[in-house]
Amino acid sequence: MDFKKLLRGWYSVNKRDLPWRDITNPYHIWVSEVILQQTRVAQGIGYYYRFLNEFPTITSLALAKEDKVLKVWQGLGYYTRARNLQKAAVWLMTNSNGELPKTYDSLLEIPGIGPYSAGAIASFAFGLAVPAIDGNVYRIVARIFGVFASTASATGKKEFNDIVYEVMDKDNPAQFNQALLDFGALQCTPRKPNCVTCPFNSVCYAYRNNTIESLPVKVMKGAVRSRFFVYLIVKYKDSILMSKRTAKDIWHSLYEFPLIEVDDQKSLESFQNSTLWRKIFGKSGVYINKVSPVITHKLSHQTLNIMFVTLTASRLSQWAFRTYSFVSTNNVGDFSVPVVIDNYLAAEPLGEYL
DNA sequence: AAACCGGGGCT
DNA sequence: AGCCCAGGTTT
Repeated sequence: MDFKKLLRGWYSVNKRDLPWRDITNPYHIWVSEVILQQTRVAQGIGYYYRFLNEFPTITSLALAKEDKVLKVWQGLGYYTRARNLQKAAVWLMTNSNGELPKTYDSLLEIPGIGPYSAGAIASFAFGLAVPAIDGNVYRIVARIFGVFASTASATGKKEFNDIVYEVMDKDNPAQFNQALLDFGALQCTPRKPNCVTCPFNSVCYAYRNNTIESLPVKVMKGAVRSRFFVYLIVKYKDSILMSKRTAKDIWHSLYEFPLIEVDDQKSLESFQNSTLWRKIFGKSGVYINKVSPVITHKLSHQTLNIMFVTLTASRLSQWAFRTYSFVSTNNVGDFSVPVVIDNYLAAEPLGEYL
């Protein structure tokens, strides 16, 4: 089987037209690859244009405030990606002449660039003959070549890498790697792959052995943790209280409202007995305007059950003044917030009770 | 090696 | 209700 020739033939007919396709600007390719980490192409396209419009060069990204980068990233998830991009841009200015380095190994040292992205940038931008192995490639190789090794193990990774390097088109690694991505996304899909029209169906191990559904071998995922949040939308004069998340937890560096986390669903109702409530309001009274129903917000590894409590306070503790930012209701939109907060604010505008 | 980190679309 | 997406980093 001439793998690269069959793939090239498929690609000549089925190639996707994407904004980051057939470009060589290393910065643009870098941004696209980071955006697309664990992110669907359809979701990433808008962010790609918006990000490069806001930060057209590595220099502009290096000079940007992290909060501004996170605001542009809002809604895309995995926010460490945005912080790493900005951090890396700053690093490149002083250590690499403001440019991405041009070898696979040096790309790997940049925060936010791992084995896949280093291979993608090295091949797409610099034409280096290195594999760029993502979920698509694992799936394609596992099925066609009958590889049952786990993609999570070190030996499995090496096995896949060796096969891809062996079959890849060293004369056009950029086209070869991009063709694999399109082939995985369009033809050899996770479920219901289009084997009938596949150019590899006569040689594909999984097709011939009826193991399409069991390849690649997937690892069992652990139980999803449930958490219970009460967000206090505290109105004080013309402001509301917000703070930046700094703990080693979800949504690091994003902004939020005063948060009471409780142990279970029924404890959501007793937010007025919490320590945080007393620390903010002391013994002074507050007027509760609205208590939202419990909103379920699913992350890949946690299920959040969130209740929003909108209230008006005439007095706050000194601790509250020290701890929170007082944000004019007109400026709340300038802060990067989790999607679940953005959605709630869109549905329940802040001006209503002011 | 396994856990952690978001959000959305598809089935 | 799962699965998985142009994965990387931390534990």
